[in-house]
Amino acid sequence: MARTDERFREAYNQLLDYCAGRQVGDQLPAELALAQQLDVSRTVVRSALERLNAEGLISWEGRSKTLLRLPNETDRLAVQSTQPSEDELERQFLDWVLRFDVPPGTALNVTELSRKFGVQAYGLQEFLASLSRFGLVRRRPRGGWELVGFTRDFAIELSDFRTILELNAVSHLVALPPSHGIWKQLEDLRNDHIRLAEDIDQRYHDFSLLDERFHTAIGSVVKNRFVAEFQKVITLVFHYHYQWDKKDERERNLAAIGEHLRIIDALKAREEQAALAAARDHLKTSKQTLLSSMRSHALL
Amino acid sequence: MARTDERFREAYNQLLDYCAGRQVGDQLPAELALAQQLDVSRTVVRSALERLNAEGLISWEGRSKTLLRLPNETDRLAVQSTQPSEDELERQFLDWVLRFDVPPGTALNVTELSRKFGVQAYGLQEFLASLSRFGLVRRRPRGGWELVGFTRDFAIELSDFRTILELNAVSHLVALPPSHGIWKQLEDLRNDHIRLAEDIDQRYHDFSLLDERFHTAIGSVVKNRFVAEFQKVITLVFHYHYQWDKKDERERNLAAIGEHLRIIDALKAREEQAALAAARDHLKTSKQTLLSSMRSHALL
DNA sequence: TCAATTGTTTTTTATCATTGTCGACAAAAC
DNA sequence: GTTTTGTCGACAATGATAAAAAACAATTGA
Repeated sequence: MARTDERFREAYNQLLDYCAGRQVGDQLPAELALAQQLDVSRTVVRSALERLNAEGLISWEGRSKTLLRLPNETDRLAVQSTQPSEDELERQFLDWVLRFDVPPGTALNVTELSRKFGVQAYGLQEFLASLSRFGLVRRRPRGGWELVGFTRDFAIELSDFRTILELNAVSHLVALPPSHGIWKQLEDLRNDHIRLAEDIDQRYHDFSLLDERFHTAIGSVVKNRFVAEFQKVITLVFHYHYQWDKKDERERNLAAIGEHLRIIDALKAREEQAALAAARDHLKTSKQTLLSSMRSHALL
Repeated sequence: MARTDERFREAYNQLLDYCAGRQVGDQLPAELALAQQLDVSRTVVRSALERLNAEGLISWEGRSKTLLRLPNETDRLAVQSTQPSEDELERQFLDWVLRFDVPPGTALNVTELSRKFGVQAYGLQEFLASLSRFGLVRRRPRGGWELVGFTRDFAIELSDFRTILELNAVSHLVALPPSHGIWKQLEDLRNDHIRLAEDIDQRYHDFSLLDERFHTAIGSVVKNRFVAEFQKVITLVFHYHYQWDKKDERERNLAAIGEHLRIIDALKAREEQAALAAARDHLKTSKQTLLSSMRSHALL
């Protein structure tokens, strides 16, 4: 067969709704008007009208489209669920790779993955192609795909790249006027960090989420599509690894809270060099954490 | 139909070459050995052997594969030209967009483009999907692709991103030991710049290429897959725009040579802050040039 | 007997014909 | 003359299908 008639089905159902609000004997609007209203082409509208005519809901001849009877529930067509979005697919895929520690070099089975993630094979191909730009995945010489994955080199380069982006964000941030919303955010983050530090024995797990909020807030001041695209991936990778590396979690998180506070204070004091130094130190720690979490995983 | 039998045809021809080096009556190696030698699966080898058998070149029964006669030119199978590589496609596509000033928002016709670039529609889809990560292209709500293209915002954000990457590269560079190959490259570049400046009236066109060499050399010291991926696109965009903006070309290029020399000298003196400042200035000029070249194009 | 090789089947991928959808133009109706 | 409808060509998403790879079973020869 060919492409799905989902578009037709949805348009048809919407037409039913429209008819339900009219009275028997009423005339329906012109094809073009209906098409614009339903946000589909005239071709689809005409198919739907034909169906309505065949079902005896309307009598359609030339320009006269007379409503013969009101629609009921049984007239509706079933529409299959829509596909997950691109972002949803990305989240699912990275989640799968990181959660199951899929080893580098694994052959990716398009058919199997598309089933797992509930998308068309076609859409998955497209997604893999887009991921290949990040070097996370690559085409095999003789067809098919292969996970390059989180090798040590990948982690190092990702960390370095993250550092480049974040130091740039810090430089931007200190130059922002006091009226900018970021200062309020930083104040809130500062308080949340302090509160978490006080209750670290009970809530040290909560740091992962706070860490994500912190870095996202800093990154948000740079309005750049390229930066934003990368930050999505970087955030996910670091977030997951933070969650899984259970070794010394409490101490590690407490130390990181201190590092965050040092950055925040330097930022609030508008001391660029101090903030950069603090951020550099923190990112260095973060890189080490990522690398050591990979090592411990590799031993399992 | 299904996938092409190009793989089979190439394997078959290679087998002919192999046979040409034997003598009539010789035995051919095992299927697996041949498969490894030809870098294909056993399935393909078996198909090729079957064909050789049918053509009377060998007699094949079980493990005995006896060469009956030497192959001649008419035995060879025709193979259609191979597809352009991913990089080649990228170059062609950006070339097309920039050269013809394809306006932002243009609908991209997969069929037409695949004809134009001599690739399968399938491969083009994949390529467009990968480009979508750079925000250069995006999926239309109801199917199909659309060129987001070189809007003013895109150019600004690309320039900013380039600045981030290049300043980082400069910082890296000054820390490199004297034994690193980059210093020789910089010396050569310096000489080429001076020579071009002396002969600027005759050869001001040559600057575009020199500019590309200069920035590529600086970027090359950062070994990072993410940086490298972006630099490919950035280089192309700036290179093309340099070539086309003919307004004040001679003066602009002469000024840029001066800026380059300032950067090189600061680098060679290992003065990080001076080099960063010089690079910042140059990238600022470069950004303005890109923006103004877009403006003048828009008026055509 | 067992390792190497071949025969067979299963799985997966790349391509193409098919069909749904769109947009445009011409014809008809008001 | 404007609006509306009929018709047609073009393109994109899909499933069917052939090619290729991989896995498995059977066979051969030392």
